[in-house]
Amino acid sequence: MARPKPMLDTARLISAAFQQIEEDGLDGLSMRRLATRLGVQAPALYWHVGDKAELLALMVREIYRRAYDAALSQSDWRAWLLDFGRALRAAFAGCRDGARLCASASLPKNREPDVAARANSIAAPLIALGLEQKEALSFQASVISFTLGWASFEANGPMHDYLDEMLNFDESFEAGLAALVKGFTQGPPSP
Amino acid sequence: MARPKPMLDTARLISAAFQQIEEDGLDGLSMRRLATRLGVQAPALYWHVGDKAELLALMVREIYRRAYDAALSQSDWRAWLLDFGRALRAAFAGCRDGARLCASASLPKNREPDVAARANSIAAPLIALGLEQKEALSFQASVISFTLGWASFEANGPMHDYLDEMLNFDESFEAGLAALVKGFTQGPPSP
DNA sequence: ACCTGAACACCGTTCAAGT
DNA sequence: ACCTGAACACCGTTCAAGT
Repeated sequence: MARPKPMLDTARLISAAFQQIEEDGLDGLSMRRLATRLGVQAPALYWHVGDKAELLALMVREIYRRAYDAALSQSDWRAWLLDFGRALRAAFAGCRDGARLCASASLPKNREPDVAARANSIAAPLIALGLEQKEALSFQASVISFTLGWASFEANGPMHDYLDEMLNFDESFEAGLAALVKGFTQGPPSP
Repeated sequence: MARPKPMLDTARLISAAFQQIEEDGLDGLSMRRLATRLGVQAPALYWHVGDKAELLALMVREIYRRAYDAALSQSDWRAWLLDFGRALRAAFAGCRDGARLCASASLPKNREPDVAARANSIAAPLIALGLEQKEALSFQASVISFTLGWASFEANGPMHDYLDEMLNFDESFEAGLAALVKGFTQGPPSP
């Protein structure tokens, strides 16, 4: 006899959580409300996710994944970094409280592949365009930092009101990102 | 007859909150625990502060104030921005969960002095060194964003473990900040 | 394997009441 | 003016028990 299909899985949790955050903001995302939205009791969630922090971490990963997928420029590493920065900003903006979420939550814990492998996979697109691994990681960290910081900054209500009459956020983001990427100096390629 | 002196004031709340955060982290900072630390009942806090968000906002302001006070370079605007970036990073690092706090909390609400006045006071040190107001605000926003983002990034536990074996955080921060500041282009000075 | 019911130890905030 | 006591409407998480 057909045993009942499970109502939940991790992917469903994540997408419902994004909906919830869209409607009520990050502070309105509670495990209990999420459960209600999914037609289930709160403890049921803990079968699919260790705790709330893990859920948030999975959401963060999803946001970064979108940015990586959207950054496709294949011409040179500076163009890729500009592309990636813009895509990341769009990914933050594409989800309510996205920057706050990413700034406060952790990444998902490692399933611990070895160090070199991780580094290579993170830096892969830049290495393919001619950068050394160390430069690739460093530059990418800078672009992520700048973009995450900018998005947090911009999403801060009072701060926004403070500045938006005398600062064009889009223009200044572009200017800052361009300055950053232009300022990177590439070491001599090792033969 | 001597009426009893008040036990609390806003400054005391703030410094106790910093202590609390130092011991238990940002997630361990609750109004109730803060009250206990101050030898008082929780509702008493609400006489001195509107709500928890306002308290956090005041803490954020304090952190930025420290950075401004520490950035003293008077030689030229690029040197000032480098100085300020380093001081801000130190200010974030000087308080447990400092970056998370600043990324997620708002600034204190405006006591609404007019727009031009605010902009001038924010940008003052840079204007004194020869920048136009618009450039000053834009460059400063970029440096703050980069530094805030970097500090969030760096304070993220799993992310840190992810990268610290192949990335020198201090060096890469310096490199990124230098790239950013070097990359800024100054418009023609209006006569 | 997957979910419910009940419970534990907390939260932020309000509000009448005390002094 | 400044604080207490009691209460309201929530939290995240655990755990035995159901199916």
